[in-house]
Amino acid sequence: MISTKGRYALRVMIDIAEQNKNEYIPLKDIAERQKISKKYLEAIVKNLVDGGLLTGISGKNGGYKLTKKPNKCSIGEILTLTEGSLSTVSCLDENSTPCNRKKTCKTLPMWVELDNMVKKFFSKKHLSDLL
Amino acid sequence: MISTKGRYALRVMIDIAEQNKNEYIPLKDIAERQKISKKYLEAIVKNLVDGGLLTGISGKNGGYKLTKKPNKCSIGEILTLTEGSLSTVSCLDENSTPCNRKKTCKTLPMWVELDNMVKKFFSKKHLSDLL
DNA sequence: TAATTACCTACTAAGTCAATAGGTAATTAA
DNA sequence: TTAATTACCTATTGACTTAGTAGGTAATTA
Repeated sequence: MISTKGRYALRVMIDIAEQNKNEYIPLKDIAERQKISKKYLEAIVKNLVDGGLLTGISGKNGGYKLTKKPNKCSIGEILTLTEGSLSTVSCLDENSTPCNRKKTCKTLPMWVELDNMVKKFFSKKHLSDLL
Repeated sequence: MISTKGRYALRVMIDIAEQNKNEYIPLKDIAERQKISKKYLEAIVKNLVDGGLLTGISGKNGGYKLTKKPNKCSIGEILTLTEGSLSTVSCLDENSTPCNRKKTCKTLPMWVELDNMVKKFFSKKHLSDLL
């Protein structure tokens, strides 16, 4: 299940892309337009900055800007940064402890198949597809 | 993300199917074979009984039995009963409060597409595919 | 009657989610 | 130089979920 964090992240990215200006967009404006707590968005936007999808500058006329064209920015990138992982089961999550049933697990092939399908879905979809 | 509850449910269903007998299989044996706490399995199996995928009888020679042939039992049914829902975003979950952004939401079509893809995946996969 | 099994209700410790609170640092305009 | 504006930082919180555990009762069979 995709959490609000990931869903809000998409809305922020769409909002910035829609302004369609070569200016930095202040988070305050985004929060007001999207009706999302600015404070909460700060934490989300940090992930996107750290992940290199946004750049931010402080001060008057500051704000955030996309680092890529929307057609080069995949939804998978955005969601992976904010959700932490897109794995559908913890067994396939890189951050989790390896499963010792791996070799004999009857369900693993299905999870791999599902995981690949979902990851492919998100890597083929781009920000530009949502505008 | 599919939780242990759903993953354990699949293992229980597979375990019973694998015994391939027309007998009732005691949960004690399943728990031992699968190395899962019997107490925890009780709660999971209850969902499967309530959902009509298993029948249970008490007493000596009691246990649980599948109500359908494994090729008639979809993975989607099993997971829906144990996970509560297979929706990928809360907006599409029947149990959640309806989203008031529905009409203008730029991301909703993508979530619908994903949801349909995942649900189709699980409805086409059957217990027999995992044996 | 004893053993076995399902079935039931309640509880809990740890973790996650969706924020909120209260700042500091950088940049710009007056 | 000062005030305003903006990003950026750390810590905390209440509600909820997850993955169990505890301690029974009811049904069935030998």
